Amino acid sequence: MKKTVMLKKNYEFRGVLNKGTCARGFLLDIYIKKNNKKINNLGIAVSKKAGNSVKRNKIKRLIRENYRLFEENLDVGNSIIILWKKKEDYNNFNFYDVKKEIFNLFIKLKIFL
RNA sequence: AGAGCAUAUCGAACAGUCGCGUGUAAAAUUCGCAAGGAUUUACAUGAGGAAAGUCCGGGCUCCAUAGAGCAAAGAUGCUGGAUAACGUCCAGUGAGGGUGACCUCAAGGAAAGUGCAACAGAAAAUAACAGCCUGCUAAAAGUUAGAAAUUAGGGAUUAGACUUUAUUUCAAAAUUCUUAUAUUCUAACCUCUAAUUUCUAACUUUUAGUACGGUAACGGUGAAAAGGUGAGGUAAGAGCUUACCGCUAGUAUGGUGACAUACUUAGGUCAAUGUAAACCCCAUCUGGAGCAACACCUAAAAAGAAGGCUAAGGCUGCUCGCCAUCUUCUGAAGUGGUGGCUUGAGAUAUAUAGUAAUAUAUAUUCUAGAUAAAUGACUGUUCAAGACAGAACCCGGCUUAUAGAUAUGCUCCAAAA
RNA sequence: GCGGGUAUAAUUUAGUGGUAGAAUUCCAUGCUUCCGACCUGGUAGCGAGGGUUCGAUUCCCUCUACCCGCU
Repeated sequence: MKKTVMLKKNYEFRGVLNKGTCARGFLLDIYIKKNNKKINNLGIAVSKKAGNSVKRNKIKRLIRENYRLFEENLDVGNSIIILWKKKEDYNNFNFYDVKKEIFNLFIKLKIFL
């Protein structure tokens, strides 16, 4: 099992967000663009208005954990960015809500094998 | 039992499965021009009391080695101690608050100087004004006393008048005459009373002026009005005097000291309000920037052009001293890597010294180090049902947020004995 | 992470120890056949909490929100 490679730089994010396709849900937005590698890249962004650093960290961890669970079933060669919507409060949702949301959005984008 | 106060500690726990960062070890594979990195396995380890705010202090790095003097700017401000240092801590003093345990306080100087004090109020400060009092001058009024004059009234005396009045007597009546008394009138003089006027003297009151007169209680406003109360005193007043209280200074005693206590010690010049978190004065202290500092590696982390060289730069001004080439413009990068990075004013325990903060000694121990940034998810059990909240160079504090839990000591109230 | 700054009416902005001013907006009235423009009048405010002071928008402290910079 390979480690997930994260998107880091600003230009990478900009490329995906401008030119990729997107799917929008209640909690999350997911952007996807094809890269010419054999790996999937993941980027997560949570705005500062979602809460303090504890809440933001927890949201990131939830998303990362869910992505990890889905990763083996995904098509290869995409860079994926998951955005947390600003206004949603973390306390109203738990792990399973996020899981459902991500599952639905991935089906929309048709990246399952 | 209830309501509190202070100090200290903890701040979810346990088990299983999957996953993440770092370190060590092992083997290979792989990416990159390179420096270096990535992947897999095993073991170990992995976030707080505030990690937060960035409010102080220090280490560390660079700026010259961080220097000297004056100024400027800034900070602190009861005393003693602790500390590497501090605006922190401990122990005290004083002031204020609380029934109390206890809590709070940027708590030097207003007699070095400047400023400000709205409205109201006479006045917001060397005082003036109104008022009160005194003296003098002028005017007015009143009272008292005296003198004079006038008028009125009463009384006494003297003189005169009445025949026109009345009464009485006589008489038949009338008339006339006479006498007496009283009354009335007039005049003079004396006396008394009252009123008025004038003059003089004294006193009182009022008004005006005046004295650089005395006074600062009264002026009721204001946040604030010049020690307070009683008695005396005075032309009026006032610490003017006195008693008590307060205040200041001195002396003595105690304390390292802030300060406290005592005094049949002195002081009424006890006149000079508040504000210094207004400027300021005094004392003490402070060079600047910050790990995105800075150093190194790689072909590179840039460079190029122009100008100046005893004038410019090095946080501000001046003087000295030191260093070094410096300044300006254009352009590029901001898509590389490693170190700095965790053994430190460390942590725990015990002993000793000290009221304590803390210090010393001994023993044990190594306990995150990331770089888009690691602690999560699921299942089960327990209870108080999980608050505030995430290291980013490191320490000492402060401040702010915080569900609750535990321990120790103490206070108030109630009840019982 | 480190450093710096700002907060005044719905908006833009003066102001300063003595109770806050202007413009635009909004509301009402007038003018007009009606609207607009214009005239007259009015409403609405010192980010929050403490302290100093007789009295803070102003001075001091703490917090909150927002903005800017970093080779």
